[in-house]
Formats: sequence, structure tokens, C-alpha cells
Amino acid sequence: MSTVGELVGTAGAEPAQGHTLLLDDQLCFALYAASRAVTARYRPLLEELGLTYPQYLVMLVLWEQDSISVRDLGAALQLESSTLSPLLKRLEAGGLLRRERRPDDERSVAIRLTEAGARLEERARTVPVDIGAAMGLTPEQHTLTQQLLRLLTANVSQG
Amino acid sequence: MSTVGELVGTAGAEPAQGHTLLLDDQLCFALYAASRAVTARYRPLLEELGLTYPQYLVMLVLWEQDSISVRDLGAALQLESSTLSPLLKRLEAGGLLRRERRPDDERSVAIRLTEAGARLEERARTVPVDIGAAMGLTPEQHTLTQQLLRLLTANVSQG
DNA sequence: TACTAATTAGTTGTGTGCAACTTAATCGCG
DNA sequence: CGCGATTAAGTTGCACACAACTAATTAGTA
Repeated sequence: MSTVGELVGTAGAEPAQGHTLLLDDQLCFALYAASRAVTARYRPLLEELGLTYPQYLVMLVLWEQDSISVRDLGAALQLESSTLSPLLKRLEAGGLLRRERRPDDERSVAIRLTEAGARLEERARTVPVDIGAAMGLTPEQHTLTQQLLRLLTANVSQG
Repeated sequence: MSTVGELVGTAGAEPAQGHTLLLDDQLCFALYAASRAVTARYRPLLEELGLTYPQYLVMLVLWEQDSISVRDLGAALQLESSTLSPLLKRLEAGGLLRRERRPDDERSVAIRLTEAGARLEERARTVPVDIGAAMGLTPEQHTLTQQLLRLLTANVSQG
């Protein structure tokens, strides 16, 4: 199967939300398995950059917007400071970023890329291309999946 | 938006696979965020059962097929023994299952539900209903998402 | 201005996940 | 049969994730 139409067409006869306890019926499991499978696919690519997958996500945000607070980074990635703080410490130890207290608000910590951190962006450019190819979805499927996942996330997060 | 048609319709003008480094363009991030959001939604429900989310998945498999090897459990959930072994040890400590070496193959360990483990199934029956409601997807969206995720997983896993 | 409430980042403890490795048992081939 | 290769489960080490908590700072209000 390769198109959205075919996917809809092959939805078939079994119940979409039968609410059974069968593992294969659970959308949640499909989501959990897909997330780990994609992360696993990233792993060897990111290893060449010296990054883990969550570290890569942090770098994506920083390449997009340098000098961001831990708070705003957490809002962007939906991660707690208890997850980010040690992760950022590791990236700092790796020389990719610096952490400095904001002078105007000593509670806040500004995350800034180092020269090495900024340079890494070039080497990361091929990563989305490679992953996109590995995903093997048509543009329609790609967009549709993204929108369904965003809808799902929005509903599930304080629905 | 609520129907598949509307979702396709609102796919809009931005590139589906533009291969940029923008976080919001990454399907991978939508997947990662959705998976954690759904797991978070499960957490309070599963806490009442004394289970974590991966533990719940193990129990789903066992309720479906009691007496399964660690190997087959790993195949069903796509988890390594290094993840399952400690997890199963915790479930055993919680009195939900037993682990015993297979007499015919001493390498293999059979996982069997205890009486308490089997009883827990009743209390878990409402969980998929509650989660399904929280997800707020139409039956078509639900099925479509599941199929897209399965396709994605299949492609990404050794594509 | 005092002083409490809220905010920000970080720490601690627990439970995954996975790579790399170990141990024990079985398989399979000569 | 002998013995190296394979398989199954588990251990170790590292890096997330998150709940619960702490420390420091700022905001807001009587």
C-alpha cells in the first residue's frame, strides 16, 4: 500500500475502537513502537555527530533560535527541567553550548551555541533527508501522519 | 478539524518533506511528542493498577497469551531482554507473574500470570475505553493513524 | 516596604531503553 | 561423540523521562 486512499480503503472489517485488551488493537502500542523504531533509525546517523536523539532535538531548537531559556526549550520540546538540565550539562561538557544566568533575571539560564555547536548544523543537514527516505512515506502520507499525530497530542494533552 | 478529508484538505501549502532542520517540520518530533503525551495520559490510570506503561504492555500480552518466553515477549513488544528482564523482575516482585525455567530448554524462561496477575485484567478493561475517549479521534482517524504508524514502523525497521 | 506567592532551574529517586557483554544451555556439523 | 557456533536470559553502564522536592530569585500585594 502506498497512498492515503489505499490506506483508507484497506481499513477493512475489524473494529477501529473495539476497546479490547489485544495488543495489536492498541493505537498506543503502534505509537510506542513507531517512536522507538524511528529513534533507532536515527541512532547510527546521530552517533556520527556525537548526539543522542533528544540531544539532536535540543540542537534543532538552538539552530532555529539561539539563546533560549531552559524554560522555553522545555516548552518547545515538552520536556521537564529535570530531563533537560542533565542533558544540557552533557552538551555543555561536549562543547556544543554554554549556559549562563541571565543578568536581568537570575532565575533564568540562557542556552547559547558555541562555535562548534553552530558548526555542527552543516553536518546535520543530511539527517532529515536520510530519515525521510527511510520512512518511505509519500508526501501525502507524511503530512497526514504529522497532522494526525498533532491532533492526537493536542487531544490527549489536557483534553 | 475532525475528518480525514478535512485533514487532507488542510495539508496546505508548506512542504511535506522539505528536509529542513525546523523542529516543527519534523515528523519524528510529532511522533516523539505524541508517544510521550499518550503515555502521560495513561499514567494516572495505570497508577491505580500499580503498573507503568511498559509493564501494562507486558500484561496485555500475558492476558492474551499466558506462559510465554522472554524471547517471544520481546518479539511481541520489540524490546530487548536487557529491558524486559528487570521489568519482569519488578512485576514478579509485585506478585503479578512468575518466572520459571523451561524443563525442556533450560535456556528459556516461561512467564506465567499469578492469580493476582490474572485478576488484574478485569480492572484494566476500562483503560482502553478511557484512553480511546481521550484521544478524541474518529474511528476513521483512529484506524488511519494506526495503519500509517505500522507502515512507518515497517519501513523504518530495516527498510 | 515587608512578605508571601509564584517562577526558574536543578537534584534525587525510580523505571525504562539499548549497546555491549557475560553465562549457561542447546544446536549442528564433521 | 566432540566441539565450535548459536541461542536465551541476564548484567552493566549510560542516557533519557518524570514525579517530588529543593534552592534561589522575582513578582505581586496588603
